[in-house]
Amino acid sequence: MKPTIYDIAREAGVSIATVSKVINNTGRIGDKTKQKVMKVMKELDYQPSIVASALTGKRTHTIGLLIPDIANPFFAEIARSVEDMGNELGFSVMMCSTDNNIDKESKYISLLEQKRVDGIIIATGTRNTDVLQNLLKKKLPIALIARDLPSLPVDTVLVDDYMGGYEATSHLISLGHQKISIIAEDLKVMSSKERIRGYRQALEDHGMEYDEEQIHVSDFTIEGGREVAATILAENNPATAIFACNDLLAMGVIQAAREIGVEIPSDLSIIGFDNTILASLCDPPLTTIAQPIQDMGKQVVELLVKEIKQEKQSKQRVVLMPSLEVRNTTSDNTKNLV
Amino acid sequence: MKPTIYDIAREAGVSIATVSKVINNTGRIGDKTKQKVMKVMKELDYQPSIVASALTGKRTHTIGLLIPDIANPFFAEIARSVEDMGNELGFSVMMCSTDNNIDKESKYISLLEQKRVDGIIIATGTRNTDVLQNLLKKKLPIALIARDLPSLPVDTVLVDDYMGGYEATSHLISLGHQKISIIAEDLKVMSSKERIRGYRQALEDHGMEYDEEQIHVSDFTIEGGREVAATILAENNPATAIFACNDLLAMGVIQAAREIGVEIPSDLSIIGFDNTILASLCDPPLTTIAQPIQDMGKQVVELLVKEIKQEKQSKQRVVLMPSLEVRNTTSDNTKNLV
DNA sequence: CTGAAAGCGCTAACAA
DNA sequence: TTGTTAGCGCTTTCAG
Repeated sequence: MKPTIYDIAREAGVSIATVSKVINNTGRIGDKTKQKVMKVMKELDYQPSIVASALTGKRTHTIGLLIPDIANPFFAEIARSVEDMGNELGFSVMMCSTDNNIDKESKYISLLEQKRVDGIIIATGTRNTDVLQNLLKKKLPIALIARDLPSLPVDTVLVDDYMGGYEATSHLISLGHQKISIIAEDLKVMSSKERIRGYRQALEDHGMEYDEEQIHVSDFTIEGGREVAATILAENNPATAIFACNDLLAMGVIQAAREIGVEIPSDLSIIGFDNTILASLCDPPLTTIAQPIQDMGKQVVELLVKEIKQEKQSKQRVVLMPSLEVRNTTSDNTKNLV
Repeated sequence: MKPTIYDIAREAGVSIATVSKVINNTGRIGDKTKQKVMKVMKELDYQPSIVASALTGKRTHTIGLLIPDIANPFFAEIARSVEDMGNELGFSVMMCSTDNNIDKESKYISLLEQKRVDGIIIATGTRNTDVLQNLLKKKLPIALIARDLPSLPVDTVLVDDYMGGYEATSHLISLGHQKISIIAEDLKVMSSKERIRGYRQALEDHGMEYDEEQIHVSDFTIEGGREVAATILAENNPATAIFACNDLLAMGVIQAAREIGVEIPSDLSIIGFDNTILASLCDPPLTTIAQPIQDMGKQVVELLVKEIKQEKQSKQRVVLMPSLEVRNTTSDNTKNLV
């Protein structure tokens, strides 16, 4: 079996308390004893059990990461940055793909609690405030990323979605588009609302009319974007530009356009949101609103860990700025250049 | 604080042994007591500590997943299927991106051991046999996915890389290509060797000459593919087709070609490997060799869990068949149609 | 500077 | 059917 602290103590001729002290570098131990203990630990290839130490009240050094889908490039990239920063600060991360399904979400959370994770980072977009409220009551440290719940006192890191929506729309307007559709992810979700609000504001700031009809709802899949785009393009006097609220949706829009022979960007301009790796690789390369994913991941972990270590007293909200990344899916609306 | 088994016992007026029994559904307990205990558990929102139970010798119900990079779509897709199957069988998964770095790899493994995970799934491609050998000695269940180490007695799930290399090359040959370059990931790695072997065999089976010069080595990044492709295309009499050993490399090849104005597929045919989401989205859509990722993930987890539950006596190797997915980066080598 | 001993929350004989 | 008790491996007073 795996050697325990007792094995080390015996071999080194000391007590387990002493071994524990050298492991954790606590208390004061003579240099010789210390050396000896360390030597024995090497020899026996001793690995202290984190589960045992967690039982005594110490941390598990594990955090949970709740995301809709790790296979979605946006979240995979977030996961990577979370993992890196977590690792740097001494925390492992458990991945939980919820598909934005409320049941999966609560099951995963419950599981994470049973495993006594030190904290949870949440990026799923369900409107399931209760579960979170509950977590908060239990004092389980949580932090939100790329998701906003203004009603809750939680550490949050996100991009200014309003700004992003505004920029995306302004870009399209500056290109001469008069009829701009938007495909949102979920009207209930804050980030969606904000992007739409930005869209609307941009329209109004340019003296254009905001038309509810142009607001379409889908999800966060390529297929979803394809379907909605198909109906948009099938309209009588279709929009000349579409603002897809995430890159995956935009991919779907591109596909839909291609299927019915609509040229991009000459017949239709498309702008996405996120700037995942897909945006630079797709055909044609997608103009999109970039989120500083690396930075976001880094910052949530820092916030969460401070919370875990109780080095903070107040919750925090950090809002990062998105930026327009122009590629080849947007261009002048030549149709109107009579 | 969180309620413990003692709190439940007290509230329900029974012993902790009884509570433990109802939790685990073991032994025989009266229906009334059972109901009462369950009721109290609900009321106090009791969540048994998996860490405490793990300490008594039970499993942690957690497995580690070692991959090069979760942000790489191929591995993200693998991770998703592993997570799903794991979840189904009652295991959480801890993600570990190693960047194929030997140090990170051993650090992560050591960490996983300290956290007492029940098993580890390995998809990283380092030639670090020692660490694995060590794991094996310690009887820690491990399983390999998309990676082959024929010298070790380990459960393994992979695609027939030889076959894949053969098919990719045959496809190119059937299109009339006479000079086909191959960009491999790492000559030391088994899967790379096999793909090259398949490439060579296809060449020879069609009476073509195998030329060492056409073997190029890179890594698993777009940038890597771009660089190597650039040098290939800069040659005097460059290849008319490139077999990139993974989709990311292929993306790089596409970029390199575009940069110097080489048309795809008319001037240059490209075939990838993996069939990640990128292949269908890139420009132009990539012809590639598809790996049955879902199935692979599902099967490794099943193997690993059987190993963990000690329901197997012998190690197993399951080899799945890859399949050619023709898209738009390959076409007749018109140059030779004098 | 070092060790004895009391837990941490739960499981698993073994009794009753 | 239910309860007593001895651990699991480690941390942490508190003595020595």
